[in-house]
Amino acid sequence: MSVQERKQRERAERERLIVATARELAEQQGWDAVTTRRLAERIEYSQPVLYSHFRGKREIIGAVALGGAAEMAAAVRAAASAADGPRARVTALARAYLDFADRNPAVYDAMFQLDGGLAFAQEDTPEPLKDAFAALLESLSEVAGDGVHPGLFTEVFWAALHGLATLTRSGRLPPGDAERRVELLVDRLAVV
Amino acid sequence: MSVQERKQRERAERERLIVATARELAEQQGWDAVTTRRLAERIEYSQPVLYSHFRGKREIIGAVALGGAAEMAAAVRAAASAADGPRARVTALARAYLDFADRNPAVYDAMFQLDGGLAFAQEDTPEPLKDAFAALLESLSEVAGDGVHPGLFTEVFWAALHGLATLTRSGRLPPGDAERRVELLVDRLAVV
DNA sequence: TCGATTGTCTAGCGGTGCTAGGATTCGAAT
DNA sequence: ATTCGAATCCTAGCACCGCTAGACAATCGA
Repeated sequence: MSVQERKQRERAERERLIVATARELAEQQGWDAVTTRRLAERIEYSQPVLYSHFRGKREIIGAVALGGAAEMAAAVRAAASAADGPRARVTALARAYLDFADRNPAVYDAMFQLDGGLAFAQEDTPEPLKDAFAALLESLSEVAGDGVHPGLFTEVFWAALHGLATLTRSGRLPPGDAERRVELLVDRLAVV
Repeated sequence: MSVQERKQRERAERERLIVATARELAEQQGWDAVTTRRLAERIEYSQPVLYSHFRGKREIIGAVALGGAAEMAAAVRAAASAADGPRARVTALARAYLDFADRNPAVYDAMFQLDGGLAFAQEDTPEPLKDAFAALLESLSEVAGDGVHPGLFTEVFWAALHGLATLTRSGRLPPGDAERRVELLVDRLAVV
């Protein structure tokens, strides 16, 4: 059985390689540059190999998104746990979120802009996505305010962050006042 | 000269037809279905004709976006002017914005999700875009609060609306509680 | 050693945005 | 009325896309 196990390991390793390469290529040249041909060339296999791991390009995007969600959850939790007090935690969380989006635009797109074929806000939502939301919820429920459902508050806060992240990156908001916008957002939304 | 004038009129009319057809097709079947071939077929001309009006598909998206911006500005102003008091105006504005995004998803995408080659938040930003932002600013500056720059406040409020609009439509936020989210957002952001 | 299974590749399908270059139409000047 | 020149439009094609059928080679179990 050891031979089969080795093959399985190698297969899993190759799958990781595909996802990592897709992510790398997307961050370097944008998702438009991530074509099945280029991706196949980079991993030094032919195109059909991609389809033996994923149903199509969409699923590859989805795989990148899941990895990114785990990473973002960790980043948000790390930032929050390093801050003292609910208010400081929320500010740190907001900065960490926007920082992640800024540093990993392609991954962020895979998670929240592109179609990766993933289910959101449902029972069959993949665990990393649920957990990323949970990471936001943990710090945000502290400042939701009395009588306000923490989940609902988190959704609104998240939506605001998402709007800031996407509009800023696409040049639709001037890049300069990012920090002031974060402060205003936290000031108003968070109930001390 | 009348012949030339007629030709110019016909050309302008055909350009409107292209933009209207692109918008229609995008709303019916999504922007992916708006290919130069299909678009050319619908307007009953060959593909190269499109390129005598626009540099490429991107510019067509941009043209749709400009028309949409004018429409959205009007919708927002109409809703705001029908409400009494600053607080009610902002609620009406938020509902009108989200309603527009919901009813015209393809146009909304052309404006805020896709690349239409338009300049945002700069001097050379097209007038309809500036005016759409101005329409938000008019009602929102009433509730920005003392010492808060109205433009900055509008940016934050707009970003929140944009996040709600896009995350809801892509299924990343549960569709049910949309109204409650709007109320929470207005409650917290607007200074009565 | 042989047959079957697994793995991988070449080649190709129908589609995309975009364009070169030829054909046609049509106004204007003789 | 005829001819010339310019403007207009279309056919055909380029390089690329996501995806897949089917041929081929390598590997495994008997």
